Amino acid sequence: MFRPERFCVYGGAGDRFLGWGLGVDEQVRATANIRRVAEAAGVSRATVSRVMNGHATVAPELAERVLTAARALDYAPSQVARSLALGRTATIALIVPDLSNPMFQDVLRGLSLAAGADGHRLLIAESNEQVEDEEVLALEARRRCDGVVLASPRLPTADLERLVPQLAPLVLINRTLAGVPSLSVDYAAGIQDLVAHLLSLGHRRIVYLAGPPASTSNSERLDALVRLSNNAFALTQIACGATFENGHAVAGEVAGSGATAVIAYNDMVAFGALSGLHELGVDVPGQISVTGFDDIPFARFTTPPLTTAAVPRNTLGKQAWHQLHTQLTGPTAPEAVAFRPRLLVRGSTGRSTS
Amino acid sequence: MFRPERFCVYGGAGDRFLGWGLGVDEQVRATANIRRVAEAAGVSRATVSRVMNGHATVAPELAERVLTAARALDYAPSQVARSLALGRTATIALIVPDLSNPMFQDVLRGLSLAAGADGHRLLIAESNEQVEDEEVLALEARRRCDGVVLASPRLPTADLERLVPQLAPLVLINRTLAGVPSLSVDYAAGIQDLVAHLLSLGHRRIVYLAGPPASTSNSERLDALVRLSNNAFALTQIACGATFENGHAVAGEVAGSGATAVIAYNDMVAFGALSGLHELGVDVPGQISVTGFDDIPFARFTTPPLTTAAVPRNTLGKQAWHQLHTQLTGPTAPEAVAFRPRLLVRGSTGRSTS
DNA sequence: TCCGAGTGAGTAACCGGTTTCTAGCAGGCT
DNA sequence: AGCCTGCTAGAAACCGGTTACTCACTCGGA
Repeated sequence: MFRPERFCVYGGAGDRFLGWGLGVDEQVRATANIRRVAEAAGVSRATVSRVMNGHATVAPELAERVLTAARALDYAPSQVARSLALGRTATIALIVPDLSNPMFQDVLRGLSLAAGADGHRLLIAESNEQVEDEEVLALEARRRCDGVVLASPRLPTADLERLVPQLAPLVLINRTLAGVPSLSVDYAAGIQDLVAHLLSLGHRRIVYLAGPPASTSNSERLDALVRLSNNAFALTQIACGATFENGHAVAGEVAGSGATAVIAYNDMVAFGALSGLHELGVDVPGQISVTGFDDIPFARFTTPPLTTAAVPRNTLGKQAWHQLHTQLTGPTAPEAVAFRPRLLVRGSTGRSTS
Repeated sequence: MFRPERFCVYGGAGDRFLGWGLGVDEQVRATANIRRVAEAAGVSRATVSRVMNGHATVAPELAERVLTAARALDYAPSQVARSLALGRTATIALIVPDLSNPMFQDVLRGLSLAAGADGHRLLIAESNEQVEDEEVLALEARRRCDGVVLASPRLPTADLERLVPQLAPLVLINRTLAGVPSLSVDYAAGIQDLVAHLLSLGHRRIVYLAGPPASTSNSERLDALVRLSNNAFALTQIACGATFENGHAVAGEVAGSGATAVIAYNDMVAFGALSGLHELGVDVPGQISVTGFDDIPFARFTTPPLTTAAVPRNTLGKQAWHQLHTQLTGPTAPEAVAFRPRLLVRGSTGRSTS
């Protein structure tokens, strides 16, 4: 434990935190504001503001005096006050149900990078899967921001529609609504590519390892499969889940199903299934082919490497900023963009032998 | 592409975005402020403020009138204006070099959850490994926040020290500085546990797969190994890196080194080494033992499952909020907390046979 | 020399809240 | 009746910036 060489200093209106310090001189420094700088430089606050914002209408000699005073006082304009006066915060919010989901981590990263490059800050709000909190969370966040990127798969459409005018400018992730810009992953197209790949390898009996029943991304995948199965192949389904353990647990059932190919809800499940099948002595892809979905970083490293549909997650975040940015800049026609996953054929799929 | 049923509406001072709408009535709604509510309810702005903040000194009948007016106008107080008036934003910033690092993802998640539970928002700033930008980024962020959690392994100590008073309240991650609260992972202790485990299994020739030379977490691990090796075991070192591929590439060198145990810089490297050794027909742990570091989610699922030192990453974020929160609440003595990783013995280590 | 245009900097009105101070009024006590 | 107390709600002063407006001054041209 450290001895407190410094201590926290509170004071002024509202008893706000002024910093750690050793005396009053540091207090003065911590509270430097535009008025103090103006006094120190012997000019008006307007002039200080103009200098700080680089307006060229200030005489060089005056500007120099202001900058000197600002440096001496360690002055930096309050972003909060600026935001209030300007009516914009140069901040956007990302609202996600769950930060541990790699999908949202990548959206976050792409968004952070793209928005940061354009000088915007990113506020992040996690609803922790509590749908009932999502609405108030989003409104809360919006009130300190210029716009919102919302990933809210479970919020009822009626609630969302009511929310839209209060959240705009708004970009939706993985969900569409008339009149609102959105970015989605076309899971159906990804499934279609996987199925086409398996059919081309001669597979006619496919088993789907279903994800969480409540999740829309599961039902989208399942719906696509059901639509495609029409006479082209036999489709069976095993209730599974979203984790390695879920996939591992159903390996026996998969082996006994008579299917020659497995489409797993996602890569984790596929990975679990691979592991389970390996333990049962079932050869992949010799006896059975396995596909995942998502292309998580580890999909390349399973044995055998996993054939999967790669979701362009970074692109999603980057595009989200792009759409939001154009909205912030001027009126635009809302656009719904869908990204087609990319089929990655690796070692876990092979020609059907039965 | 959607037809633009709605369009963007701009107007008012500063030409700020007012929302998508169909007409002027929506504009009024979007710009509802405390004055409008006060007028609608026939009271002063002060009274509206008191009602919105739940101050009990307003007559129930008046409060009801205010709330009705607020609802009718879809009024919600501007958080920016509140922040300015109150001198606090109920927001904290997390500054990290790289969001794709799982370590920081988990810190982010823990911090987001803990701060959110206490009604605080989280602003996230990523320096993208540009040390020179980090300082201005941090100051920028701090100006719209009440406090900062800073993970900045590469920023020179002198710069950091100069920054501290301007960033306070501040919590440092994985780095200590006299007088500043900090949270670190005790990598040396983790290495010590791994070494003790390997020694107890009879290993006396250990090879270290080194991480990126510039990284402090690599040098901390290496230093600890060198300190411990003193006569107790023979230590060799192979320059490697931080990725699966790096580990995979040095498998041959490992096999030829004569060492009976491998301590990899991290789990990814260990995983790559496992994969490479498997391809070379080297049995793990029969012929050689392998350990990782971090306990990434996949460490449980490698073949064999990876013995590693688990870094308590979620705890780090949660504790960071705890330390920041106490600083925001009142003066505190800064404290430097170190977390000892937890040794997880799995299948990749076994008794030395040579 | 006089006038108009152009320019630089200050004044003051915002942005949208919070809060201190105070006035007004009701009620209780002597 | 008169005075003191307590409570409610409004007036006004903040928080820390930005900017429209204005005014004084300079310079160029007639």
